[in-house]
Amino acid sequence: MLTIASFNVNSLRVRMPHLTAWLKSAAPDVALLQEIKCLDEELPRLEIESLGYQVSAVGMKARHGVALLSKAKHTVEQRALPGDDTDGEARYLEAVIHVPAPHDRPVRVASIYLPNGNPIDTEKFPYKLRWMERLNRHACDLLAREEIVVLGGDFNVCPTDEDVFDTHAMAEDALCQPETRRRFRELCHIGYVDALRALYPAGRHYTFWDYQGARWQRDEGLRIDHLMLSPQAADLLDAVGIDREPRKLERPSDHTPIWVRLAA
DNA sequence: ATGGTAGTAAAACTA
Repeated sequence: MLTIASFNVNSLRVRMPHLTAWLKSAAPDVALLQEIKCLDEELPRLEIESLGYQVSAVGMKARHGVALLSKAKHTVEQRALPGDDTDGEARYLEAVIHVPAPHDRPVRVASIYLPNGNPIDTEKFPYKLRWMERLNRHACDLLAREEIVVLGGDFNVCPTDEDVFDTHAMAEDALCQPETRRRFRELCHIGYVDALRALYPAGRHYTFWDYQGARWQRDEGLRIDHLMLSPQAADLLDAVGIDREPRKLERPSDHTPIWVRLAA
């Protein structure tokens, strides 16, 4: 069994107590983190390594930033999403996990922080759409390797209306636009499986609740954090879940972790 | 239509 989880921590340094507790209790084999909001050299490396994880990150000052933790050794393969050398935002980190026996087959993972894209009448929205097109192209290229691949992170996409607490309130939001959803579906159509919906085809399964307006208390959230599986990964899909525990703590992230368990 | 909260970082800007 191999557990791979994704967690938008909304500042790694602020969330270290929560991250530490979660790594100890949930103990994922691989953790994909987003919005670490710090430079690489500001990472609390020793603290994470002392919990038994190898850590790699693509950081930035103050904003964005992704990290990748694994109990087994990993090798970083990409520190940026291919397709636009002028894009300097820290949003993509891909690595191969050298999983030991009995699993044995290498597992490729990516930690993704997809652009938010709001407001939609600014340059931010076309940047989001272009980023999604680059992601789909790269994801398509990866399929040719026929590997176990898990693309996980904060996609900033509500795939359907069922993934939104209030469709009216979100009607003009970049996360719910038809153009956004079409590009997300394209990732599915080329062969990636939305792990949560593979095992829970219906129902509300939120991963994010806005800090504003007591959204958590009312359970008014969004499903925007996803784990997308290549066919070889989907073959092994054993369980998936959203761990609401970290969201209940004092001073939480506005997101909570999502995880998949792959059979050996 | 507005403002509601949190993080970064020092006044807005992002989410």
